[in-house]
Amino acid sequence: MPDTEVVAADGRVIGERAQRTRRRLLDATARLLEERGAFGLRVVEISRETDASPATFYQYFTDVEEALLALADEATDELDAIRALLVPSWSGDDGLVHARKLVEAFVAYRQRNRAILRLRDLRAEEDDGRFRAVRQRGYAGMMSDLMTKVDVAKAAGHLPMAMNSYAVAGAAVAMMERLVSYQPEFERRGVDRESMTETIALLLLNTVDGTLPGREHVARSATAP
Amino acid sequence: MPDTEVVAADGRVIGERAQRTRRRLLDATARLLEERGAFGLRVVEISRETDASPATFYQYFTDVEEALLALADEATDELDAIRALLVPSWSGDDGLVHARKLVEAFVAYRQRNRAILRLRDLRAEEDDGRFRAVRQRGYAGMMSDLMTKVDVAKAAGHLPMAMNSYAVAGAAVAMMERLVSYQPEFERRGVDRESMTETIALLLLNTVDGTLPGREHVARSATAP
DNA sequence: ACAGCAATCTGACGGACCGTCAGGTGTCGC
DNA sequence: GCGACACCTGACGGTCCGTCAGATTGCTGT
Repeated sequence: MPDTEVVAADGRVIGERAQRTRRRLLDATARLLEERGAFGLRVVEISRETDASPATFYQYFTDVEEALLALADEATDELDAIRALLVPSWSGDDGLVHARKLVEAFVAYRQRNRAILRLRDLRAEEDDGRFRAVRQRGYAGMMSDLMTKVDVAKAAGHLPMAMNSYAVAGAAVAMMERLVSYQPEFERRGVDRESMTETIALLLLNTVDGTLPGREHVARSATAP
Repeated sequence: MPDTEVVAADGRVIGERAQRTRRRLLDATARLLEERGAFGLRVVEISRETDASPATFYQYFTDVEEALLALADEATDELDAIRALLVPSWSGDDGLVHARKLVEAFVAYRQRNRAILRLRDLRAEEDDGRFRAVRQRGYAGMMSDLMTKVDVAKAAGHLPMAMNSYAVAGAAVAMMERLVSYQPEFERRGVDRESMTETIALLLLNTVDGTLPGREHVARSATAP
């Protein structure tokens, strides 16, 4: 994002002092979202936290949604670094090494931005076009890279042609996403972080590349009806 | 659930007329949740929709949360029927048939209850103990059945011993859950429902049972470091 | 140093919703 | 047709929302 000009709620381009204020408001919003949860977020409190009047908040955002949207957008930018991990091919011997790295990076990203991403996903699923667009922008790149891998695996006969590559890529992302949500539950059950990461990396490889290191035997392949 | 006695907000057991009112309030809550989204839910509106005073609402629920919790709980009860689909073994030739049935049933369930389940999951992830408990109750059975299948597959050498069964079961559920979320996006891309279901069924089988029907060749198995 | 001016901020207010309480209405047994 | 209990509601104080007219800040040129 080549620094787009920052604008106020009325569309006017804003100066340096105003940008700092806007920044403080966004930071406070993020902090309070994490602290109080999506339903406990109050613009009076955001203002108080920022030593500003509620009216100031509305100078930069038409409502809380818009501030949240801006935060979601910022979180989305971080994904480029993760996408880079998808560049190397996974079909070699060190496929698992690559998969593991991706899982670790993705989980860390998701963890770091959990509050805003949870909210973004809820709103996107409630069919709010703006949040859906942000999510879309974030995942489009990763999905397309994953699909390429799936297509390669299909061509190599590691995955059935009947599979829809987009659906497989979606499933791969889903596994990683949910790992983060379930993590507290896992930990409560005494499953350690590393073991989970390793398992998801194996599944990811199995899902996207169709290969699965470490089996005792190779499964007999059956035929679909 | 052997019909537990229905109680008002103050804990008093309530009669038949009151139960009908409570029911109407819950139905209106569910309808408005679907219609207006989680953040647009207002108890004034629930009351209006039910031809009741807001005060009546508070006779049965201490706040909206509690009504939502009751709805989440009801949705959870439906899962028993789905769990039944996990009884047959998937390791035979018709494993895919079973997997497909599960995916279809689960997706339909999730679709039917999308609004309340989305909310439940958000609140559970925000670490609200009550919602977490409801989600837990719903998934515990299915997770445990899936884990059993995974353990069988591990013993048969279809899946690596290094995998954590609980994490695999979680990933399986995640794939199915997310299929529902991504569905509109899939459809926008022209992927049809059936193809998605089939793909997820195949992935599910590959994930939980370690077998994958319809590959041209079987993957060479490598060894984990 | 300081007037003039645009950018930025705010106090104060009408309106919506929340959650409570005292008291009103329905309904059942007799 | 009347008590008694179950159920319901009008009305109110309190909090937050979102807006507007006017105050404050700090830059610009002289």
